[in-house]
Amino acid sequence: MRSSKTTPTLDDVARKAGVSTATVSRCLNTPERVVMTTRTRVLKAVETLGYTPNFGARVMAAKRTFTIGAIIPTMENAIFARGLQAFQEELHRRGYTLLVSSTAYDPKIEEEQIRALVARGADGLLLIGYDRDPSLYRYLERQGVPALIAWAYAPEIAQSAIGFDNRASMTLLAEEVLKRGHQKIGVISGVVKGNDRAANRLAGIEDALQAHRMPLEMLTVIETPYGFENGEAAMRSLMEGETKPTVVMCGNDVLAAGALRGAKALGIRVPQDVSVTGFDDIELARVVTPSLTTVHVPHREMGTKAATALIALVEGAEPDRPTLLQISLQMRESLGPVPKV
Amino acid sequence: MRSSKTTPTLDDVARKAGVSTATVSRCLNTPERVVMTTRTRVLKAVETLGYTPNFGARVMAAKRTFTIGAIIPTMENAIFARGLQAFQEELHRRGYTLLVSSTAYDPKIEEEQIRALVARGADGLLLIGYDRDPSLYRYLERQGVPALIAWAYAPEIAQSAIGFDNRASMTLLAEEVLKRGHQKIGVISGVVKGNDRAANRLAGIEDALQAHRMPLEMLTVIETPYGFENGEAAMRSLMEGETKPTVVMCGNDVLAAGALRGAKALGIRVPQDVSVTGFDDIELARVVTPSLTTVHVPHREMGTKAATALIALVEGAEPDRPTLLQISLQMRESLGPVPKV
DNA sequence: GTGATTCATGCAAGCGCTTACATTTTTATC
DNA sequence: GATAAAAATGTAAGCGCTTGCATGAATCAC
Repeated sequence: MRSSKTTPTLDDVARKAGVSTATVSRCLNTPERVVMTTRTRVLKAVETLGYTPNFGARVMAAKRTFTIGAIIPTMENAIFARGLQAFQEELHRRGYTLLVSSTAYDPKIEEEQIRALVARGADGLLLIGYDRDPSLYRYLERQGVPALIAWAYAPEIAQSAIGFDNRASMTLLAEEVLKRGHQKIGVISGVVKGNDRAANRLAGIEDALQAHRMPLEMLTVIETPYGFENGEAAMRSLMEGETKPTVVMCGNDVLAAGALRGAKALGIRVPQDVSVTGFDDIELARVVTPSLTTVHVPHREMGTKAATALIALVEGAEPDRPTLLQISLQMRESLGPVPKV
Repeated sequence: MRSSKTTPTLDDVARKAGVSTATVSRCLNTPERVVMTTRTRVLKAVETLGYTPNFGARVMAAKRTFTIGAIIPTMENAIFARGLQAFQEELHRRGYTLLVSSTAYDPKIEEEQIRALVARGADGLLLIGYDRDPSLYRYLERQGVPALIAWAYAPEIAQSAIGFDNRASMTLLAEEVLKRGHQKIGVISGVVKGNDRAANRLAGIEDALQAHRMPLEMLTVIETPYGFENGEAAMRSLMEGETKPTVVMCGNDVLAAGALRGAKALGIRVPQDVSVTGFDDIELARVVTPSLTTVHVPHREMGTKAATALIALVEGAEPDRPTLLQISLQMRESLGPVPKV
C-alpha cells in the first residue's frame, strides 16, 4: 500500500518547472529535443521533487518496457546461474533490465510465471528447454511477446532457440564410458516428463548402446528430481541393488555430486570401485573429490548469445533458425576403467 | 515490438460478451459480485479471445501489483538460493509473484535495480544487508514501497529486518577455533566495503581475539570478492606467505571450498596440516572433502518469515523491530586441532 | 399488490504518461 | 527589417483498466 503522501507525477514536475508535461516527458526521453536552459530547469525540478516516472503509465503509453523476463526451473543450484549472469550482463549493456523467476520444475507454475511476466509488460522472454504445452507458444505469439529457448537444441524446434544438443552430448560421454569397458551402467536421470533436457540426456545414453549393438538391459535407470540429496539416495539404491553397476552416469552435476557422497557413505571408492559422471560442468564438478568427469557446457557463451538474439527479436528481427553450440567432454578423476573382478 | 494484430482488451471482451467493461473487470477481480450466468458468458469470451489483462493499465488504475521484488548480490552461488526459494514459496501461497534481480555486488547496479523494480510497480522489496546509501531508503520511503532487509541483523538497523547476527556468529565459530589451540589465523574475507555481512563476519573474528586478550597480529587477512577461484587463490597466497596460518577462516562456504581446493593443489592436508572453516552451510559444505565446519544459517526459516513480514508491511502493517534468527555451529571434518610442530 | 431493500449492471471519470499535431519562438536569408 | 524555415514548446487525445455512483431489476415483508 503506497503511502498517502502521493508520489510526484509528471504534472507536478511540469508545474514546478513552469512547462508542459510534454516538455518534461521529452526531457526524460529525448533530451536532445529540448533546449538546454529548459532542460536544466526541468531536471532540477525532477531532482528536488524526487520524481520517478510511473512505469505502468509509461508502458501503457509507449508500449515498451526494456524489460526481459527469464523463467528458469530453479535457482537452488548453479546450473543456470552462470549463463544467466552472462545473459544479464549483456542485457544490461544494451539498456535492458532482467527479471528472473523460477518454477521449481513445475509446468503449472511455469505457465503462471510466463503469464505474470507478459502481463507485467516484458518485451521478451527467455525460456529453458522447449517441452511445454503448445498453447503457451500460441499465447505468446498472440501477445506478440517473442520468446527465446535456451539450454536445448533440436532441429525440430519451431521457436527461436540457442543451446546445445543434450542427446548427442550424452552419447559422446557414453562412448567414453563404453570405451573403458563398462558393461553395467547405472543411470541417475532427472525426471523426464516435461523436461526435454533430462529426456534427451537419457536417450543419448541409449543411443550409444544401440550404436554398439549392446542391449539396453545393461542400463539400470533411476529417475529422480534434480537435487543433491536425491542423487545420494539414488546412488545408495543403485549400489545396494542386484546388479551393481560399475559406472553411474548422472543427468547433471548436482546429482553426480550427490552420488559421489552416497558412494563415500557406503565406503565405495570412486573411481576404483565405481565410476561416476555428471553433466553441465558447473563449479561443483571441480570442487568435489574426486573431481567429476562431465560434459562441459559453454554457459557464458550461451547467455551472451541468448541476450543478443532475444534483443534482436524484441526489436523486430525475423526469428533465426535454432543455434547449436558446441560442448566438450571434460575428463577428470571420477571416470576410470571398469574395475577388475 | 508487439505484433500488429493487437491483443484483445477489456473492451473487446465486453463487446463480445455483450456487457460493459465494468462487469468484465468485476468478473476478473470480484467474481462474487457478478451473477453466475453473466460470469460464465464473460469468462467464455475471455477464453475464446485469449484475453490477458494489461498489467500497466491495471496498476495505474488499482495501485497494486501483487508483485514483490528481491534484489540479491548474486545468483552465481547458492548462498541466497535456498532462502529465496522458501521466500518465493510463501509468496506464491499468498498470491504474490516474485521477481528477482541481481547486482553482482555492485552498489550502482543495485540502485538501478531497486529503481527498476519500484518503477515496475513492485509492492514491496526484499533487500540483502543494510549497508547502502541512505538516500535509497529515503527514495523508497517517498515512493511508499516498503523494503525488508534480510540476511543481516543489527540492533541499530532502522528498517524492518530479519536475519542473523553475522558478527556474533563468527565470534562463536572463532571461539571454537581458538579452543583448538590455533594461534596463527588466516582469514579469507569477502570485500568489506558496502557489504555489512562480510564486514561483520570479519569483525566477529577480531572480537573473539579481543575477548581473549590476544593480539590482532595473529590474523592475516585477505580480502577478495566472493568466488570459488578467489578462495583458491587466496589460500595459495596465504600458505605461501611468511606466517603460514594453522587455520583459515573464510567469509563464506564458497571461498572455503576454494580454499580447500587450493590446499589440495598445494599438497596440504586438511585438517591435519591446516584447518578451514566456512559460513552459510550451503549444500556445498557437505559435498566437499573434507566436509566443511561452518555456521549454519536457517535459510528456509528466514525466507518464509521474510515473506510473511514483507506481505504484512505491504498490506499496511506497522514496521516491526528487526527480528533475530538463531544460527548454530555445524562442526564437520575441516576443523581440527592445531597441528603439532 | 405496494413500497422498501438488496443485488446486478452500466456510466464515466480518472490513473500518469507519450506523442501527433498545432502553435509559438528562434534563427537564417536576402 | 521582412519572410521563410527550423526549432522549441504546448495542447489534447488516447493507452486499458478500476471503481464510485447511478440506474434498473429482482426480492422481500406485509
